[in-house]
Amino acid sequence: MSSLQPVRGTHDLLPDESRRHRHVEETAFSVARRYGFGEIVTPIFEFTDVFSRTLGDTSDVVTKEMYTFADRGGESITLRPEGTAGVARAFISGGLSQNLPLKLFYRGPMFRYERPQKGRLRQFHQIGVELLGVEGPQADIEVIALGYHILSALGLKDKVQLELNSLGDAESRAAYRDALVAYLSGFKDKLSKDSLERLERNPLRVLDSKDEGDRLVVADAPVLTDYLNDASRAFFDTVKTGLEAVGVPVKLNPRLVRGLDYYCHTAFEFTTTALGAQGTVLAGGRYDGLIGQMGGPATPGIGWAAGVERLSMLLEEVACGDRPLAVIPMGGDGVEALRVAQRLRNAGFAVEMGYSGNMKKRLNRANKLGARAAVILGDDELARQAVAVRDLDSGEQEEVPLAMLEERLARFR
RNA sequence: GCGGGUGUAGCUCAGUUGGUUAGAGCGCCAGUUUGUGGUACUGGAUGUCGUCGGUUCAAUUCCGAUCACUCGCCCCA
Repeated sequence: MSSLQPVRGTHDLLPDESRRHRHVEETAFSVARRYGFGEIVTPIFEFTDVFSRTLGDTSDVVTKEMYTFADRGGESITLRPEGTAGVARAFISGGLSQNLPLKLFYRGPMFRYERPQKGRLRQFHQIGVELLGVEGPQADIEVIALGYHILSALGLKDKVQLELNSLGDAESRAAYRDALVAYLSGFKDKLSKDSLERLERNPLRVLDSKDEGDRLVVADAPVLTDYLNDASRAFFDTVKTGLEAVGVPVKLNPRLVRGLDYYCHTAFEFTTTALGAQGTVLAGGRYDGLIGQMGGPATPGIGWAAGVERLSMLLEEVACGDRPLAVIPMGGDGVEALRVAQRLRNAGFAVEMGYSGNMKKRLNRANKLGARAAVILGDDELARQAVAVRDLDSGEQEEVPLAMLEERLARFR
């Protein structure tokens, strides 16, 4: 490798891959618009506090994965590791509480100092949505349905599975946490080293441990949904029946938890088995306490984020859009070819030029570019105020008067 | 952060039990066809064998370190 390699965990999106990313983002946004979402663009960096105060101090994202630095004014700045905190900050600083409910879509790069793996980069891209200001479970249903709709529009419906759980409200979760800790403490000799640590810092995380021994212990552990109080249970029931009503297949997973501290009630993940260890493709939940905790007016919220790289890897071939026309000048100084190319571009065609070489090379290039037809400007034809138009799929060629160019080429659009 | 695997041409990979000119397929370039592509045939170019260091008469090959990728853990989308 040369020393001109990109920084570890980053890479260039060449046109091919870039097109796939764009397809994911644009499909997502066009579906989101149908649900009433508008796009918000927040800065890529924020004051470090924005993340450290909201994501929770038990999360690795905050404790060891942030790109944090002091800027020239001595402020502690962090490259955003996720999107929700920045949107919440914008909500507060922009006084958006006047406009509730608010539906926001975002996309863009995120940064985490992690060990790179397939589908896990240090600079990666997410799309996400946040629905702010709706207390009822209709919001949860609509937001999850939107996620499912986007995955369907991307052709991934059969490759993913929605897993759903409820973390309940603060009271329910505290009751459950106590019961879980009490239960797990009886098995300290059987738990893995990782899980013993989780038992101290973030006991719910023991539930989704991959360790065999942990799983045996967890199999008989108390179940979160048994500890929901009446209000939390009713909320969860509505979410379930609502998802059924809008046709989103659900698999309940009582061991599904969330990594970041601000979540409550609904937690969900669309997962796939096609990406190895990075199986989560779109995930989120409800975060009623977040905005109040950040110093804004108490405002409920729910949202999700999805990894664009992961979605892109699941996609089949993405068609590359309109096939161009190739304008091929033969002889002369090529000015006439530029004139023709410009006319066709003004008429809405994508036009490629055959820059150099003989006819064979130029046609070859046209072919590689996937051109639909070639417009050949030969001296003979030009003398008759005409060009040769070759259909590159059928091989048929005809002479077309210059005056009728746009009209006769319309069928290649 | 922890443990395993890999690194040879633009791409996918073979190979060298340490020895002089390092290979294939695909791609690329050229020709067969000087105004006609895709197919076919013929020919051609291309490598600091990831990097640095060690052992050796000799290292792409063995050893060490390092960087990157990759698989699992951790974490998470």
